[in-house]
Amino acid sequence: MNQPNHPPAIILMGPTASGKTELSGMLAQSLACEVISVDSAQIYKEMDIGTAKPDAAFLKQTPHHLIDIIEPHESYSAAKFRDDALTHMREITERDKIPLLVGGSMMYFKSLIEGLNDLPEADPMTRMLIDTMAEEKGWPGVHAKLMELDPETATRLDPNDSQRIQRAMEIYHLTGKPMAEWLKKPKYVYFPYTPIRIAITPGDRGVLHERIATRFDGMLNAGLVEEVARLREEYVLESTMPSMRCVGYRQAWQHLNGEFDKAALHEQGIAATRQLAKRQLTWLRGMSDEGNIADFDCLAPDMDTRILDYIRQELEAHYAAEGA
RNA sequence: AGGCCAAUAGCUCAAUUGGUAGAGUAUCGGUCUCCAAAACCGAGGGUUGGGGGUUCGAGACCCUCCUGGCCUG
Repeated sequence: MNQPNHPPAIILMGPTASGKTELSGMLAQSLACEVISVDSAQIYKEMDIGTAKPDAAFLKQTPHHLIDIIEPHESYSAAKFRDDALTHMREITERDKIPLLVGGSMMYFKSLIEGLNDLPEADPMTRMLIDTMAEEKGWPGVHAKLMELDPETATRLDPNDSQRIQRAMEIYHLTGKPMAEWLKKPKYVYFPYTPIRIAITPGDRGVLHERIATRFDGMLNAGLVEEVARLREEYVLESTMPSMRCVGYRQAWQHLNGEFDKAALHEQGIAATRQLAKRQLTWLRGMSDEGNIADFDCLAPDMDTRILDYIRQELEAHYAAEGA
């Protein structure tokens, strides 16, 4: 994976509100690269305010791939992201540019770099059947059923882990073989790039929390609730769709339904964002422990220049090794 | 000023006839193979507003003070 003959790719990861967008703009202007967004929310068209999507002017100056690629009623997946990202990376490299992958969807980064086993893709009909089963016997009941079909997977899952139980059931129904079997086959890893991995994390969590609060209030002022109201008119949406379960959108939805008053919307939206940041930081800590990631404090005033210097240095080393 | 009511975890509230305090949520930590801004798991946290009293024992009963709310002036 790190052979010098593989072209470089810059991997920039950070939690929400850490300043990734501004940084990516600066890097794109300073280096010969093109940005690929690694963000499971910014993929949706017309979901702009709550996803903190870069505005039109910014996108014109610094084009991003994989933003606005599907509509709010559609669904996406880690596997689709992996395919799409690899396609763009190849094209960018062919243009003699460096792919710059920026975002906070850590599962996407992981599946891109480490690959996924060959498993069937999500099937809406099958999921509907499993949902019906769950309504009848509850998820612990479905878990019990999975214990018969795929004991190995069931054992490692909590009886309430609806999503993973459903996935394991889905794989069994679709292929007649337990998920555990499939996972034993060698994983298809294809990532012909030399990754330069960078994490930006806050040295002080409290400061990030303040930023999150300020930013969420800004979203409310910018018309987040109105944006969601508009989406509900334009599309046939359900609160269970991935798009409407995004941070901020879920709470705005509940507010529109009268479940949250203004104060609750404010409070719940901020809390949900903080929880998101916490989970993202948990991912980054785990990835850091595996090594090979340069960590920078996103609160440091000179973060931008230090990261730019670091990347230039890494690129130089990369090309030097290639020439040798 | 007088009367009434409330006061318990950061927040909202529980706790049979007095038997030394629990839940939701938040916070923190973690898991993560096709929904991942998802889904799930775990942990810490309260000298029960202060002081005094009754009692073997008080969040609970009595006195007093503080604070907040309501009513009357």
